[in-house]
Amino acid sequence: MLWVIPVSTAHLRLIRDVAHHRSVSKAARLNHLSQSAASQAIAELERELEVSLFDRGRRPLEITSAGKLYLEYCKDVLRRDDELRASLDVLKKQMNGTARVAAIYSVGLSEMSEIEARFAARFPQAELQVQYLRPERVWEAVEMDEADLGLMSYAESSRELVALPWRDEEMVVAVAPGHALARRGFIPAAALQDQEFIGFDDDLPIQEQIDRYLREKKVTVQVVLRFDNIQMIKEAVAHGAGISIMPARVMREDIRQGRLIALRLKPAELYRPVRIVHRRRKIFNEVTSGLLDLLRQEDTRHAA
Amino acid sequence: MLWVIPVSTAHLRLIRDVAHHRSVSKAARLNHLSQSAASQAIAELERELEVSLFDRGRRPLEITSAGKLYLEYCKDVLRRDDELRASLDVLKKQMNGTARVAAIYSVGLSEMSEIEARFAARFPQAELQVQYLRPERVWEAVEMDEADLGLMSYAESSRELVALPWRDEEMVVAVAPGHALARRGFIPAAALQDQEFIGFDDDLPIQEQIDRYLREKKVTVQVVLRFDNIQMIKEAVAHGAGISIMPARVMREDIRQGRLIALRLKPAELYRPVRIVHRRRKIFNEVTSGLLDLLRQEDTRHAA
DNA sequence: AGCATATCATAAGAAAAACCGATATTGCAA
DNA sequence: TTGCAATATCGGTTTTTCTTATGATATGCT
Repeated sequence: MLWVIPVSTAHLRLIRDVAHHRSVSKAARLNHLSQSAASQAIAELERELEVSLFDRGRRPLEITSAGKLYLEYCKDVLRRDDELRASLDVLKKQMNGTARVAAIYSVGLSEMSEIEARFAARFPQAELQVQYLRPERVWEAVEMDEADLGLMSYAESSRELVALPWRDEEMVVAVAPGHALARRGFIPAAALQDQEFIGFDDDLPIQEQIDRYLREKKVTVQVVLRFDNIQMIKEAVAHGAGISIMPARVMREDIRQGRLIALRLKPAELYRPVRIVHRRRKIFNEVTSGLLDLLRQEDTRHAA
Repeated sequence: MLWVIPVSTAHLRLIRDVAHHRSVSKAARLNHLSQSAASQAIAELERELEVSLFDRGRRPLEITSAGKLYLEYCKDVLRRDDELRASLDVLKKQMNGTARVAAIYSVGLSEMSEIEARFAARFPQAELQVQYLRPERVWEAVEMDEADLGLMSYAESSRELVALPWRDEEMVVAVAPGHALARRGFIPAAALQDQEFIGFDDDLPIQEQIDRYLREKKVTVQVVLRFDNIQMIKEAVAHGAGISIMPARVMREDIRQGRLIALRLKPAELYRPVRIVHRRRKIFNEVTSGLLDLLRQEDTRHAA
């Protein structure tokens, strides 16, 4: 049993044209149909609606009052259809031509602009959308499909997301220019013994890693302050509140400007893993998979 | 080559339900379809639109941003569809249950209320819409299908309209109660010789008929005033401006109230033909053809 | 009025599509 | 990993839609 009338936009266009040109055959031609098919379609529609839309008993045919109502319906739906197609086109263009990346702050603007430059060279037409977020928001953004790729440290694959290796950033000791250790380029872990130390919040993976390292080296430090982000730690170190350990990369600008000094740990064994994160089984568009290639080929493990 | 996607409201309902329940199989059940058919329909739609509406690669499935756009489209169109159906239902009820009549003023309210009473007795559920118009507007209303039946005098069939006989109303001489002729019940045409006469406009059929009659009887009258409608003529006669000739029927109330007196012409040969007019090949609803029967069976030719 | 012409309706068969049942594949959770 | 439930796919059938050919009808012209 058929409950709904299978009226398609093709039908709507046909009816609209019939009403406009007051002719079935002309409307049929305009819609690439035989006159017969058009006639049948209209008759069928009228049968199903149980009203006559046109008075075909005179020529040129006349539209009935029911036909007028239906005509308005046709126009409204076709207008809405055009709207839909327009917005889908916009969306498609975006979806095919842009890659959306969410990155933690400490990946850094300067890092990103390098990547953006190479991306732009490879995909001149494409757009790269980057948003900087707190780590948990990066994860969320990828999970919610608000971003195609996420760049974040200490990420682990989960049921929802895959974490691919990207960089292992060497961690160094950050000191203020006036600090006692400031003149030495390399130091052993032991040199940190009893230093006033500015750490990350206890529950952050980076702090867990630092704690594990110091424990292994049997070094204890005096934690004087804790923050949940690198920016604050850098500021505190620069103000001489103590020393810290952080990825060398995030200090580059501060070193150049003389605000901070980096001391490399003698056997270099401490690295912050930064990973590329994406949804499992996600089908990337061309641009995004291109970007992914780009990122993975510069996979500079154990790089400064 | 297929240019338009044959999407029906059935499809729209399906998509809407899939989005709402986040399940193809549930939506399929709700729409009395097999899971297979639903799956194919969605896949086909996505193929044609060149976007994916749902991410079926996870469970429960997720709606994409294109899917959200499409969902809004579905809801809008389905809402518009409901609207259409509602207004068509109202229209159908009206069309099946009402007869629309356009009548000239001089058919008279009292005449019409008689007819209405008999109509109401025969079709208790039905509605009778009567509008009183000037003669040319009655013709127009029927021609434009604004009225199903027209009641007007001196109508002739044309290419567009058919005129059926209805009544031949006896024409009488109208005089004011104080007039010299007022005491006589019957008069010959000759009695009108040189009387001050109030006529219709020259180009009206009724006046042509009166002129022809007087010419035949070799009677001349002094036309002192002309109007294009009976109401004004009655008023002028009542005020003693002169006598006139008009259908007896339209004077009934004025006679009862003593405003006018009717003198029958001795050989009664002057009749105003009132006709029922309708569009050629018009298909009447039950109520209207019932009304037509009613009118034609009381076809009182040569009646007062 | 009757004929000519353009238009619409109808019939029958062909083409296209939508649909179903069965089965393979896949995502997810235990 | 295995099992379960949901989705995709395949092959074949049914239903719908379309086309061509032909019949009916309205209108205009002679």
